[in-house]
Amino acid sequence: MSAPIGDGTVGKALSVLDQVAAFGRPVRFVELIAASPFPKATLYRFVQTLTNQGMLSFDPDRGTYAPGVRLVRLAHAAWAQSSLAPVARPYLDALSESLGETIHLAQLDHAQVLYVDKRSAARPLEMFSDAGKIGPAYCTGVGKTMLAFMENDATDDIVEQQSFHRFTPHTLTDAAALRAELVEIRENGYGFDREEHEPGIICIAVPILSDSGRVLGGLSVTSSTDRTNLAGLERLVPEIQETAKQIAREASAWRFPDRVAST
Amino acid sequence: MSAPIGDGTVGKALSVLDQVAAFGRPVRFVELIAASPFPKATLYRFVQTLTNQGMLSFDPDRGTYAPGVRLVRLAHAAWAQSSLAPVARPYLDALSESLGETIHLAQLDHAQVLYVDKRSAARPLEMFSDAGKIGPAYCTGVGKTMLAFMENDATDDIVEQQSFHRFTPHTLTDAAALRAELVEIRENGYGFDREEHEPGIICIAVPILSDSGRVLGGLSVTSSTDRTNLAGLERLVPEIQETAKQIAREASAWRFPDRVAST
DNA sequence: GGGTGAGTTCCAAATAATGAAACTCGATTT
DNA sequence: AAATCGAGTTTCATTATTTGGAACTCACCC
Repeated sequence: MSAPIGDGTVGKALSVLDQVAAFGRPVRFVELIAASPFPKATLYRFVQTLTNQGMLSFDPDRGTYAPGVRLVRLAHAAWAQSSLAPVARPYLDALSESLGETIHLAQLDHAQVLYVDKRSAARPLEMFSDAGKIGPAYCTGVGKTMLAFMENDATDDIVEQQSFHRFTPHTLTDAAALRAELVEIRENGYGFDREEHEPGIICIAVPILSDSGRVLGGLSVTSSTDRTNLAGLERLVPEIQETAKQIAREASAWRFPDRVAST
Repeated sequence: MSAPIGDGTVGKALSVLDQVAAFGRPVRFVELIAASPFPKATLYRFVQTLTNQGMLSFDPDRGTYAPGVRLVRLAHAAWAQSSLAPVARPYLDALSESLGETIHLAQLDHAQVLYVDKRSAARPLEMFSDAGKIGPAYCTGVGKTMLAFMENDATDDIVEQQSFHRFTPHTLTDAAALRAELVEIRENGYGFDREEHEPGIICIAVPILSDSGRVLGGLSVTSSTDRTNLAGLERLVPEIQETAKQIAREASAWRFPDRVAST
């Protein structure tokens, strides 16, 4: 009921794709085999297949594999259709303008937080180098807030998959502490990151919920202890929640012209 | 030797992923089945598997599928590692600054041109909405130029896959015309788009080649007939070629710290 | 309340995946 | 120059997975 790889041949092949992506650099076949549960011939065939398919790219000069450009094309479609980013863009711009702080738009990918868009106070955003980044769910504002508003079964699944690595003295390091905080977040309607991931960095996050109450994503405003404190961030809640509501409303309308305006 | 789907179960599953992406909007199961070579039960299982894997996302409110957010995460890795974009960024910035024209950085994905980065004279670039876009190979400057510098076998394969749809009166509409132009481009070292894709839009493109002569990508400068002409673009060739060389050199060095600076 | 069609499950037959072992080939070592 | 080594590649009998026609569920409409 929670197979680590599973889903037959396709799932196995995709796990190889993840493995290559996780290396963060072009990787040789030997390096993959060393960290792979698959026997040599099997892994070899997976890698061949994925390369044929353009999901991996092979550098013949070096004999290395890296995630392939076909993924970029597919991600373009994913980003445009499945993420909140295109719909949320104008609202993020407005919120960023108004607050002058860094804001993140995130969604859940498995048990991890995936950032799909960002507005940085300082520099303009950097394409794929920002979107597509992942973070832990248990020690980020958006992560905890999205978890808090999911169905209990789904939450439990994800909570169990967290690593609870201690990043700072404030990191929550066990499931019980996390669960307790999730209850609190659900009651308040918003969650904090109290320097749990990085010292000096605090954030406040609200969920983006569909009409039916499903978690579509999360929206957060990040700042530092130099510049403000939790109470200061809390004062921004109404404005952030309003933005989240607008995004949710737009997303419901936009995702489906249902009947395209006619007849 | 050029299986349209092939590669066993994994290839079939990925073709379904492409199909969903191609719709450009969330899609119902019935719509997929209507355009699918697979029988209902088979397609159903593929879609289930891909959804489990996060490669597709299912909207339970609407009963629709769309490309999933896992792709965004994978694409982040692909873009960072496999594309020229991160390496090329500063050079594109400089070239854009110097020329004040729109420039594109592209690579080949199957038989199509995939844009991995862009600098627009006018507005700042828009994340995934620019990167990840695709275009036809036979009627764009970068497309033809990349083709011209590939190995003959590979070129032939790709030429055969072109649709040769006529976009403008200047579009090359058959393989023979394209092949003739490829020869010319290879001799000159650069290629034009002579309003072949869009009326009034012209461009000049150079290849980005590895030490061993492999085509890594293409770099183009686009303008309009209002502002300049082919001869005007041609005058930019030295500067563009210099940028392409710098990107190639950097890519060779960067892709592999070979032995990481130590020992 | 019967009909329709989207979505889902079943299961025997057909097919594809598996992986130990053997092989190739270039680069070291003896 | 021969032997060794190790990365990468292929083989093939065995095994497990995929396949898809058909039957089923369920909600909705007439």
